[in-house]
Amino acid sequence: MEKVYNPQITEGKWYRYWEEHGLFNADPNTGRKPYAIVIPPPNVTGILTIGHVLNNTLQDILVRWKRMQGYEALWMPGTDHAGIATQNVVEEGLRREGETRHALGRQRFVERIWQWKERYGGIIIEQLKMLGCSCDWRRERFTMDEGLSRAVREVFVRLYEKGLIYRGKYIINWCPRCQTALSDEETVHQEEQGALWYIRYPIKDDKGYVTVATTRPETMLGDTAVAVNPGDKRYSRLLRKVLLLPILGREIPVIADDLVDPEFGTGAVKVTPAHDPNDFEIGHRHHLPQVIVMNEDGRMNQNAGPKYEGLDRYDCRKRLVKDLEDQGLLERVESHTHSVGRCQRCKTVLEPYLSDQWFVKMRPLAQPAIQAVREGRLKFYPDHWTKTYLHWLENIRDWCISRQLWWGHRIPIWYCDSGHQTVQREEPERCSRCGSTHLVQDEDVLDTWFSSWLWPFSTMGWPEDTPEFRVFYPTDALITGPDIIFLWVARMVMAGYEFTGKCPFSEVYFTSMVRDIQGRKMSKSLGNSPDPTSVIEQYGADALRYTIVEISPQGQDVYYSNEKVEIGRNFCNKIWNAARFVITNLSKEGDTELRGFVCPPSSLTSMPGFELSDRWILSRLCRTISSVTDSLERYRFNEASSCLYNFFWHEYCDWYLELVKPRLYRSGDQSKKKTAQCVMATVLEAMMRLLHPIMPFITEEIWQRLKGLKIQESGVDDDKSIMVTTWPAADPSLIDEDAEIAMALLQEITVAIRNIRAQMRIPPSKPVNAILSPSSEGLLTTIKENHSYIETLGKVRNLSVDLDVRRPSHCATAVIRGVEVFVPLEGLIDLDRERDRLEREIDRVSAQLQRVSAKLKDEDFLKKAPALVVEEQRRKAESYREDLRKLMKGLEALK
RNA sequence: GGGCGGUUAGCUCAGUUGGUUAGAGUGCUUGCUUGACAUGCAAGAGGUCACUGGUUCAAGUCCAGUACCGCCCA
Repeated sequence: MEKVYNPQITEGKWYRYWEEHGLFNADPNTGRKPYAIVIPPPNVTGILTIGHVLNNTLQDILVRWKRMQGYEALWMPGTDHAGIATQNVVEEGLRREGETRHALGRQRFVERIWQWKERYGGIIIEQLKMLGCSCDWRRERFTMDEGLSRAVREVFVRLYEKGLIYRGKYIINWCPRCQTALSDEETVHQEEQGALWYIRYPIKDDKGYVTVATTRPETMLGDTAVAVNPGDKRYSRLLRKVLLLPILGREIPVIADDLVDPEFGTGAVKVTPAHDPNDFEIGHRHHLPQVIVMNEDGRMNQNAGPKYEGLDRYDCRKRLVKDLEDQGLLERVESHTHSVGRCQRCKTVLEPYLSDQWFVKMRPLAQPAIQAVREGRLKFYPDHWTKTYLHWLENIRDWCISRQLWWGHRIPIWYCDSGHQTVQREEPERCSRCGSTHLVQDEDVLDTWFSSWLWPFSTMGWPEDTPEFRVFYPTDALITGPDIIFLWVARMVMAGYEFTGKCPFSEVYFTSMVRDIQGRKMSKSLGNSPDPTSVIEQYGADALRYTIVEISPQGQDVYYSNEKVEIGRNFCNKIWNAARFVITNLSKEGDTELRGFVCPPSSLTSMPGFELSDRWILSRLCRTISSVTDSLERYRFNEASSCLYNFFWHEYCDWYLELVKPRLYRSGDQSKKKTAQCVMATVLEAMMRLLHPIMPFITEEIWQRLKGLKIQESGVDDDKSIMVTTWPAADPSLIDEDAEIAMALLQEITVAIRNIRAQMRIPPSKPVNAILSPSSEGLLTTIKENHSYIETLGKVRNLSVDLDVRRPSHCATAVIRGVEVFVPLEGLIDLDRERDRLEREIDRVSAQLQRVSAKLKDEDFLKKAPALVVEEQRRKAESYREDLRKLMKGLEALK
């Protein structure tokens, strides 16, 4: 085995092996209990980000863990057609060729996108494989697949027939660059520095004017009224007066509406029903005309007047403001911060825009989704997302599902010459109303999320009643980011209940948001998104997986940097070297008859020479198994990873493997040596299985090397791969409190001696002697039986132990749980240094004693605290006093 | 404006129902070619648990308020 772990020669090899042996495949016919996760389908245009790494590592951990627990585990993979994003990418390609999609035509453009998808759409899938994801790739789905498209049409028609889909002219978020409508959830609002323009509207047949304030002056060209609050006395005399719209000279009324905030601006607001959602409402109430002054590309149209027609909205703004100024109608301009909506995709400032769109009535769908969470059928981890989820559903608004794009599911509605609508699952031949054969399909496509909200069941074959759907649906867990709780999660729950009558999953784990080391979101424009594939090449997938899990606390953001992956790389190397130590030690025997080092843990206890350190490490292993299993059940992934890390590094490697060495190298007793070898191999093998979900590659590599050493456990385990072994079970009979207490004592004494060595500057090459004086028979026995542990790890040549030994002259002193530790230092001792050390120690213990004594002097404490707690404090005070007395004696002896 | 989260060692974070000496990783200092590992080993220094008040015998932990940071919604 190499001295340094090399992930590059390990990872690809085992991934191919797993795939070739079909180990990722899930079969609905095995009769085993199913466990299913559907992947949040990455955009087909996407490349792997560190956020994907976190998200997919967690899913892989769950699936590999459940698979080892004996479940028929399915991880359903696939990609999303990502309407706008994909169309943008291909359009950009066309632009570079000097082409446009319009010149190409719809059909050929869509063909181009499909070609692009075939060529580049699989990148992220290959990257997920590099990461080690154990998806059942035979089942890979795409939201535009035939099957999923059928599900989309089925759902559209059902909703339409139920009266939940309607078409209408409403104000929607319009992106002038993408030239499509967007849902509320696809817009990003942020506070931005803008301006407030105060514009004078002259009163007809009167001298004065009314001043209104606006953040978008160009929309005034579409004004059809000015509104004031009905209670606003300043304006009561103006009601029912007529104003003259500047520039255009249109006559518009002054109206009263409660929606107007008298505090904002001048208390009088311009009303533009075709370009503002609030104004749209006011316009409806007062039957105002709706004047659209802009085209779909953000340029002004003929309604804006000849002077501005054809100008871009912002050029128009500049010209208009200047014209108003020239006419003395611009009162003033204030700087003003306000919330600006931008396109989630291209960041263009959105225009609230009046247009014909398709909507889904969401209120009826929301009820079951609310109930599911309220009644505990659906749980969120961390729990605090429940409130956000419920608040959104309780105030849900209708969903604008039409998009003016070419890439996506075409709306399954056809119009005849008479304007009748035919809604069908398959393309109709004639109009359902008048029988006309001249039919034209609606030009729009559906919102991409209209296919992804069906993902948990459309991927299983729904609306067909397939074995996959029957066995694996509803799925178990969903792992996703909290940023798509509305866009995706809540909608999937609604769709699940509406179309299958079931909640599509029972638990949702929301991952941490990944930020850079300065706390900024990862973004393309900032250029702060690391490329995970180069990290994998540098450090290995296991290192990256371990690191991202370890640094992601539940419910909080995670601050990622490539350097942090050293945590995982170092851990891999530690695992590798521990295994190297164990394996090279066992294979020295070379003889097949000595095989069978890896045993069922309970069978080890009766082996010859089974001793304290063995009892201890098996006890600690059992606790680790319980704790890790428990953490995974509660989705506390980082808790599981650090528990494994601590046990493996700081108990197994730091103490156990060190304690085993004398038995391996110096014991004349072959049977004792064999026992030690069995325990260290058994613990290592169990650890590989526990670590496997997090670090699949290195654990497979080591496990394959160990498997030949293994005693078969009644054919339970498959020998093919660690993937199909069983998840370790904690055997409670191996929990050994006494061994843990005894080991803790021996460890503390060892540390005390090492401390003295370091403080006294005694080089490791120089052995020392030590004398221990325990305060009880029990402690005496423990130390006597295991004195070699202290000798080995503390580099002590001669250790003598006895009750009430006489303090040697010239020695350093420590007190551990009542055990006095003397290290004679002959002429070596630096008295000043030792005095310093003792004085610091005395200060520390006195401070503790003082705190405890203060409590014990407190009448209230003695009266009100539980007897157990009081007793505990008394005991503590006693032992501090005792320690202090001994330390003082040590100090005296130096004077 | 409403809601949610955060503030613990230089940095990044644990700290479960209030009760041992508030932990870890990393960084820092010191010493080590220790018969697996310098991607390592050993030892050490480093904390007014954001602030104010309250409940309690007892508060990092519970309650209220303040400040700052972040996210979501309107």
